[in-house]
Amino acid sequence: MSGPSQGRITIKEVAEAAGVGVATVSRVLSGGSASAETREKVLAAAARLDYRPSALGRNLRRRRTGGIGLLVPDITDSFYARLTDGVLSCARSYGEPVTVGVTGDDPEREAELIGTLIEQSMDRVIAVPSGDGEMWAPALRAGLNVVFADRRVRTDVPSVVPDDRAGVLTAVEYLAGLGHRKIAYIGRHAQSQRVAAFRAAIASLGLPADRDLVVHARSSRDSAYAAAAGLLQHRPDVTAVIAGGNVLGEAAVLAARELDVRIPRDVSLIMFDDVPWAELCSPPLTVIAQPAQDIGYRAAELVLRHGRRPPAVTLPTQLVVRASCGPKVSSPRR
Amino acid sequence: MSGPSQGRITIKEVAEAAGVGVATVSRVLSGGSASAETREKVLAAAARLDYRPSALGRNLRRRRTGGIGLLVPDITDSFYARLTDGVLSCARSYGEPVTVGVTGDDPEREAELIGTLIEQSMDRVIAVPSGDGEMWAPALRAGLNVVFADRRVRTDVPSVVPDDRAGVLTAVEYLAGLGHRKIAYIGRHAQSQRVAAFRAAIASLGLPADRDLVVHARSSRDSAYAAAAGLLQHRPDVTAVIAGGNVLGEAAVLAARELDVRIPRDVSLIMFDDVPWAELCSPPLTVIAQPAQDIGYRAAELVLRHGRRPPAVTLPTQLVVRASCGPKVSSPRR
DNA sequence: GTGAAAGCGCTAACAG
DNA sequence: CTGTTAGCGCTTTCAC
Repeated sequence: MSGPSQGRITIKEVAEAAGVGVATVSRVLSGGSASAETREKVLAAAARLDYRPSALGRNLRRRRTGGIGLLVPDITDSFYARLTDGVLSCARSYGEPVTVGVTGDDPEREAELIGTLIEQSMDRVIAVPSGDGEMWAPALRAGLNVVFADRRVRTDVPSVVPDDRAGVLTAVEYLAGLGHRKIAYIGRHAQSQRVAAFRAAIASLGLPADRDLVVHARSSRDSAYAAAAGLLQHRPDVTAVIAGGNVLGEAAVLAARELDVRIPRDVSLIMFDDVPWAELCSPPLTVIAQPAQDIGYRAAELVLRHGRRPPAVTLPTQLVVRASCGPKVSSPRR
Repeated sequence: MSGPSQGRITIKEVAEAAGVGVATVSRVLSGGSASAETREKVLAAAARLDYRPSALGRNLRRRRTGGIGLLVPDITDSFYARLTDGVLSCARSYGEPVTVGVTGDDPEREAELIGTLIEQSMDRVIAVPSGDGEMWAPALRAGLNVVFADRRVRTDVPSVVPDDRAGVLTAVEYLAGLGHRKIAYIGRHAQSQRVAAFRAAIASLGLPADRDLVVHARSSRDSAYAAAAGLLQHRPDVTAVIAGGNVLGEAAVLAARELDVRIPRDVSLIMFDDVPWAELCSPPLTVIAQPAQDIGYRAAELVLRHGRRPPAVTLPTQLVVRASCGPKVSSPRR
């Protein structure tokens, strides 16, 4: 016929084909009011032409891009992959596309990604913040709808986090119950709440609290390994360690093997985050399971439902006992 | 001051502030020609106002969304997470946002996601195709720029894949060298090339080729476990198995333990895809390492550089020997 | 070299 | 209930 055979088909062409105005087509397609007859005609025309409304036009008009932005430190880390899966799963049920960015836990890179997001006029974002979240201030002021996941670093941003306090306390209590007193914590630098929770737990049980008992690592496998190896080498007196994440746990197992430190005979190990391989590991790892997927899902719900936004939702963790912890032996290692 | 203090600042306001026309601002900002003096003024104004060009306006005008769409079966699977990381890494250097979707290896869900992508006018996509890729035909016809990753299911789509033939052959030869003859393969249903490669390798070495020696699983942990357990139970004569992916490998180890089948004494195991925990596993797993990250990176390069698009790039795999394979013992298991 | 003007496809007023 | 119209912010002819 006459319409441009080239390019994608637009609302105008549907309107012509249906013999109505473009506004009517728009209305019908977005569930507005229209007579049954008109609705019929429009729907038929749209179907016949295989019309797909362009998100471009709509977004420009509405001055915002639909969809949600997601910023995680490392998509390769099982925890964040599962968190991402939760976000995607929720977003899918709303038909919202998700744009993913990797920050590498680097505030600078994070700021850059935020820039990209606002350039896209993406007004809803879920992020695992890298630092203290100060670079979010401008975006927040600009009305960006953001929800933090996994880490709560600003009280003015709704956050979905695991119950670190309870998780850490459970781990420490379990270890203390086994007779351990010198308990160390290896964590990511960013995870300050968890460290605080650890110190609190240690204190509440009257255990020794050297500063050296918490060691920090950046979120790379190498850094994790270095931290674990350093701890194991320099502190033969610690008999139990808590690894603040699956990458840290993996590093701890590797370092222990390399240094010929036996788990759990020489040192007991509890890892934050349950992963499929924890059971396959030798020995199977006792872990504090975290609901990574749920965290993502809930965060997505929060960011999608603009309505009531509670300041923070905390999801429970769970101790899964396997075989990487044992009673403290009386003689120090080596 | 007259400009609307509300909302984001537009090119028009920059033009006013710089005392030039909007076209000039646009030209300067996209590197077009302009006098040094004008350029100066525009840049100054833009900086002063902290102007960020809206991707919305640009995209509508250009009738295409920048950025790239990425469709993977399961972001939770380490292999696809690493592939995704590769894509993100490459895209970042181009400043292109990446929209990720999870297909669950379900062609229907995949088609749905393709729909979402074209609705967004996203014209570049990387996908790990679920089925035979037939649902891509319309999108392809519509001029969508797509490249396949990990699986080559259509010859009319550029693809970046691991060298399955060589990888499988290496694994089979290694196992055969250890004396194994009844070698089984557990793979995803979709991975037809790998199965073909397996049969070819078996044939070329003159090994038995029962149909039951290749068993399929859907890409879920449960399905993988069922497949592995079934194989181990019903075929006590097989002495070696090749798992077509890390999820399958994990399932095989679990199933073997459950059924009290010892690795490598009772059966040898080679897993496709090297993952951090392969070394931590008991026993450490011998694997065919795949360059997941590279696959993603190269695919992104391909889709970003519209130019010369080779029909397929094949990336090498590598046998990493650890401790999950042993010589065949003369007596059959049990 | 620069500005004015015409839209990209869509939705939201506003009339009819 | 429905059509006409005015842009959303940007790029791109096309004159000057």
